[in-house]
Amino acid sequence: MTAEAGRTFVNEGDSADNFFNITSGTARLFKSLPDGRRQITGFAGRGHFLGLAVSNSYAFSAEAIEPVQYCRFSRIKLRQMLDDFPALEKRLLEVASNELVAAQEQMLLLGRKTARERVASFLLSRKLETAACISTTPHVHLPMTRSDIADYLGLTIETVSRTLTSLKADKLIGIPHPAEIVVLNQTGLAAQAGGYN
Amino acid sequence: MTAEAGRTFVNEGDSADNFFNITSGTARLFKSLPDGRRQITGFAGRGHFLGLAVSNSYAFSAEAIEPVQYCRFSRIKLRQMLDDFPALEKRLLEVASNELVAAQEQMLLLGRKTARERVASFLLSRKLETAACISTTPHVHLPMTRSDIADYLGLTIETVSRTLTSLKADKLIGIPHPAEIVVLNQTGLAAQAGGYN
DNA sequence: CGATGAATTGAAACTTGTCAACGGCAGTGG
DNA sequence: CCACTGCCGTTGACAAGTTTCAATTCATCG
Repeated sequence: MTAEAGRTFVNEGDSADNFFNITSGTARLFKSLPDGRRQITGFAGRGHFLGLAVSNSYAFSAEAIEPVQYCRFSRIKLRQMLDDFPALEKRLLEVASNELVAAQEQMLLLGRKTARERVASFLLSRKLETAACISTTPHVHLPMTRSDIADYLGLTIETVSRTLTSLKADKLIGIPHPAEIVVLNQTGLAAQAGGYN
Repeated sequence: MTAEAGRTFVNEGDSADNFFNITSGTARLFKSLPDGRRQITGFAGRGHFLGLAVSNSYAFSAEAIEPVQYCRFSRIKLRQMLDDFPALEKRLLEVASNELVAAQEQMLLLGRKTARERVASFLLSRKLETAACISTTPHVHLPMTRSDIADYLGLTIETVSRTLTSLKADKLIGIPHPAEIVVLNQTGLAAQAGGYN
């Protein structure tokens, strides 16, 4: 199946009938408050599983940033597969554990890091992810908008923009294009990120 | 096994050799930054599983707030048990999924809610947890200090204290004792919590 | 080339944090 | 039995980081 950019294919609160596996593209996962405030809990790329929710309804929404291709299984089908292939269950547990660790790291970021530390941490984690595909490029590609970054880091667009500008002024990064960041000084950037990453 | 109050029985970064199941008491789970800033990612009570980390080292620390009793299994023993009882794997996946949903809710709180909304949300979720034991009491017991609450909500002790005082002034809660809160107006409190909870 | 939405930049306002003082309660020891 | 001590929680005044509001610039695309 495929979802064009901007398309919401999982809706917070809807009956959790399906289970997804993203095969290409990027999606934002988020929760919303009644007044429209939004918290992006993560970005899901190639290989990401969605819909682990145990309860009857999804706890988050998912929206394509870039065109997303995915496989969709009904919950019933998933149960069948779990019974047929016990290894899958092990794999899912592993995936869930990894996400839990990532979520805890993000809680630390949201609860205790400054704006500068958040943005630096974000760039570094993105760089790691990019490096997994292309070996060691200093380039980081940001498929999401500033608004997405802000909602992921618990900041406003303006603060994200100002912070990037400031990091650029300090020669830690370059910004050839809003969606393209170059890490000029990885060590220096890491020093601004607060933690060890 | 047992851990007296204040005892750290899981240390962030240590080799993740063991797996825990808490049988009584309450522990705080947290991550720290090099300069001492701390984010409590959750409070673990009776029945809680600890140590799901897939990597070789714990991603968080755990410290007893009240005296804690727990069962401890080596990772090897856990693997054995998982092989012998496939149902356990299903259960763990369920547990991990639940924690993931809770973590996402907490990210929303940390990234997008105001201090007042955070404290109100915290009291309500605590009340739910208390209600699970004792039926419908308006009383909420807080075994943790203000410092713990602050580090859980991404605030300072002072802000937590002020906010509680303010909620009391608005007749939404009563504070007979620092560790004992009475919810006087649940609906009103929920309205201050931002979300649906 | 003009239009539209995204990103940047500036100034002012506000929420929360910081620093400091005070009060209360518990445990200790004279 | 009562001062003493230390920790925890509360309160106040002020500072600071981030948000809000507004204007401008920049990219993309028909």
